[in-house]
Amino acid sequence: MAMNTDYARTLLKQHGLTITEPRVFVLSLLRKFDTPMSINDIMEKSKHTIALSTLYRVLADLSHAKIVTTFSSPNQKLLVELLDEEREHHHHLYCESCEKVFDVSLGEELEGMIEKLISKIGETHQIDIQEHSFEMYGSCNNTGQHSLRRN
Amino acid sequence: MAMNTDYARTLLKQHGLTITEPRVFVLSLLRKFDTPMSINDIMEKSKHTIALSTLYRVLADLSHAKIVTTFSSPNQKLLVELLDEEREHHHHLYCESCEKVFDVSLGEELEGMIEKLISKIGETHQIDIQEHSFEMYGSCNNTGQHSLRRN
DNA sequence: TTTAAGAATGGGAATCATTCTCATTTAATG
DNA sequence: CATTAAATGAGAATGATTCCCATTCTTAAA
Ligand SMILES: [Mn+2]
Ligand SMILES: [Mn+2]
Ligand SMILES: [Zn+2]
Ligand SMILES: [Zn+2]
Repeated sequence: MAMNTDYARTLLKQHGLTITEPRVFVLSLLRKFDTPMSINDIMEKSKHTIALSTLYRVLADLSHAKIVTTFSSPNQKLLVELLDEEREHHHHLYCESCEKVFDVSLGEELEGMIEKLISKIGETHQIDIQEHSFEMYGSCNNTGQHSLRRN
Repeated sequence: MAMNTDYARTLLKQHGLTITEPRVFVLSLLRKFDTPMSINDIMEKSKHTIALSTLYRVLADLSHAKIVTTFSSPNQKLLVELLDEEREHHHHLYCESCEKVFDVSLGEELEGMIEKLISKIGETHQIDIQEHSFEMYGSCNNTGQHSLRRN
C-alpha cells in the first residue's frame, strides 16, 4: 500500500503537480489494480470520500500531465489507465458480456504495417495523423447481456 | 431530391419499416450528403421541423434495421452514416482542426492480417470477437483548434 | 516553525446529451 | 373511409460532466 502511495507521490513530483490526497489516492488505486477503471469504479473504491467534481478535475489534471490516459468504452463510459513509460503502446479488447477490458498488443509486424499505412493515408488526405486506436468488441460465454453497448 | 426520397422510401419498405416523414427526411439527407452526420447537423438541415426526441428514435430504428450505423467522434458526438450493402467495411479518419470525418479503407492485405490477428487474440482471451474498429486522429493545417477533442 | 498566496477541494447548481412519458397524429390495411 | 397499431411532438426526467464559489490545503519563503 505504502508502496503505491510512494509511487504516486513520486510521479506527481516528477510531473510538477502538487501532492494532494485525491491525486495520490487515484494514482495508488490505478497502480494497485493495474487495469482501466471507470469513474464509478474509483468512486466506489474511495467510498465516496472524494467529491465527484474533484475526481473529474484530478483525472483531467493527470491526463494533461500525461500520467494517465482516458478513453471510452463502447457504452460511452470514461475509462482511465496509467500511462507509464514502460507501458507500451497497446489497444483494447472489450468483452461486452462480462464488461472487462483487456490490453492487447498487436505486435511489431502488424503495428509496423499500420504505421506505414497511416503515413500513406495521412499524405492522401493531407492530414498529419498523430494517433490511432484499434479496438475489438466481443463476448465471452458468460452471458449475452451486451451490457457495454448502448442502444 | 425526389431521387433521394425514392431511395429512402424503397429502403424503408425493403426493411419493413413504415414510411414516415422524419424517416424519409433523415435517409434522404444522409444520401444527399453521403458523409457521417451528427444529430445537430441533421436538426439544422431539417430546420428543426423534426422533434429532437423523434430524431433519436428514428436513428435508433434505422440503426436496428441496419440501414444506418452510428459511432462516436473523439468529442463523443454521435455520428450516423448510411450502411449500404455496396458500402464496404471501412474505418475513419478524424481531422481535429476542421472537424471532418473521412472514410478510409485499409485494403485487403492489411484487413486480412487484422482478421487473422483478431481470431488469434480471440482464442487467447477466450472471447468471440464480433467487431473491430480502427480510427485515426490528426489535423490538417487549417487551425490548431482540436475542436473534436474533449478535455 | 509560522505565514501568506495560490492551488485544490467539496458541495451543489448548471449544462448538455440522451431517454422517457403521454397525449395527439399518422400510416397501413381492408 | 374506418380501425388500429405505430410514430410523432413536446416537454419532463435522467445521467454524465462541467462550472462556481466559499473553504481548506500545499508549498515555499520568511
Ligand atoms: Mn490499456
Ligand atoms: Mn464511414
Ligand atoms: Zn467476458
Ligand atoms: Zn482538417
